[in-house]
Amino acid sequence: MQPIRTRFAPSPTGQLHIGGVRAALFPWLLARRYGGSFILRIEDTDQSREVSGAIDTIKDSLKWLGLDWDEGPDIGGPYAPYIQSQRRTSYLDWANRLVHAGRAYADDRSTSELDQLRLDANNRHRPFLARDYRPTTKNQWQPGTVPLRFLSEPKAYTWHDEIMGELSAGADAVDDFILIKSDGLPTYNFAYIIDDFEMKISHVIRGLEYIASMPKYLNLYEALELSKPKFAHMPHILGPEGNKKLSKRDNAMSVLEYKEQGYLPEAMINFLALLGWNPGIEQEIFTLNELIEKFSLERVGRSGARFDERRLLWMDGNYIRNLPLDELYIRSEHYWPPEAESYPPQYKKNILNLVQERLKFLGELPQLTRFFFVDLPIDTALIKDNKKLAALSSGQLSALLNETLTEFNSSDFTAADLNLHLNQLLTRLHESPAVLFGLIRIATTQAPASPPLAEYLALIGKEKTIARIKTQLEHL
RNA sequence: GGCCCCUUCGUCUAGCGGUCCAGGACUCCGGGUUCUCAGUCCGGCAAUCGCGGGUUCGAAUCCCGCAGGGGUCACCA
Repeated sequence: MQPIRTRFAPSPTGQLHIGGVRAALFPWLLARRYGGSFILRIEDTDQSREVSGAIDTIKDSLKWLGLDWDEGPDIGGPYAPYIQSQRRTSYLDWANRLVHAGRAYADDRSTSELDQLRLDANNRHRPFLARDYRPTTKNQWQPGTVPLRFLSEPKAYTWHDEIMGELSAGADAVDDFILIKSDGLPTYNFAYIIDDFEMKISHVIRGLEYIASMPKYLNLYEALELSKPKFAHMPHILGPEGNKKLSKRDNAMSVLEYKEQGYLPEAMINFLALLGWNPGIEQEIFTLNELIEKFSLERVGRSGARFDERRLLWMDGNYIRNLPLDELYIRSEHYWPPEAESYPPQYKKNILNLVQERLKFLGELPQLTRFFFVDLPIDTALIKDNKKLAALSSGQLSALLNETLTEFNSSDFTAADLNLHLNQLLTRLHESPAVLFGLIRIATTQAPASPPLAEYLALIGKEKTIARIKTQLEHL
């Protein structure tokens, strides 16, 4: 069996978004599954669409996700270069073979001329086929002047797709198309075929938008007399509401934005792998190795899958909860609120220990932990919006807090001892936890949510706790 | 419009002729967890398998039509 060689071949036209990641993930998984190679190739033959810095962005995205490549523009490889604009002599070489074989011709018609033909065909409700309008005069082709067009030999095709199964199309799907543009660079339709052949790619895995062009490609392969790789066309990832293909317009879809929000790459990979693929068992959480071990193109679904961010959120929280504390601490480094800067690592680890199970993504850290580092301003709405506390007079509330102050005075402020005192208070005052604990929580955090009372008070310490309760007392 | 593909709970999906009056997960709802939020545990709602015909003793599963959705018809990828 031929070695498995797959590739991800993006155009450097901007951010790598969710759909793009999956276009990299599946070929990567396949290559890793069979001990093959994963190649990164940059398809930059349309210079007008190129965005500077896009190549780095794409590489950063892949690196963050852990999708490493064995050959590519930065690290080279046996079939370098891996940037299409640097491979033009190769394309020209193959193009000339086609010219000599009589399977390609110079097309010196203007775009407006072609547009007119298209329009005419359209008006007659007939599909426009370039091969029905071949120019009558044969011109010598000079690269870099006019485009070179493939001369097709139309016929029906049936072929196998590793994901979609048996596919077929009639001869009408085969047409003459541009191989080399007037600027001397190849179109995607020509370049990928040459590159994949020269780079010995075994599986072409890409989006289903290319299915419609397959008959043309098959015809070209024959004209070129090249062996074909296996093809696998993936269904699209659809946007959150419509059935439309997920696009950059569905905001926050750039992978790097998820990184900034503090999503874990392993959660992202797990989530994306299960979007459109599943191993047929009821397991939902997979390590990267399990994914590699189980992945197969046959089990990729044929219909589009909607991107559901809530599921991603759940999965990310799941991964965060299962991280060892020290690991979580390292991952959290850039997500603390600014006030945390001066605090020692151990204090932050203790805090993480308390908030870990309520974190869904690291970006939530500031809102969950600010009160550990700074005295938040008194928020009177907290008491006002609490049904049970709002029913009490400020005198009653003050009495409760003063009793708390006395009780805490004799505590050593370990969580266990704090709990002891808290329970004594409860029985002594004949008060319910909902009222007493709720009040103390508000007084000591000024935040809408927090970890269990005794535990975070132990961390904040006696001094701050007392001070905050006193401040609250002044505002009742 | 032509050609091609797709169609199971709101969402991701399992299912490849009988074990499915359809299973899991997310979401949502109810309850437990001394207070909040989250988590967790328990329980619940939710698909007559797009529709209509066949084939078969028997169909979500096979066949044919239809409908809906998507893709594609560039010197973009």
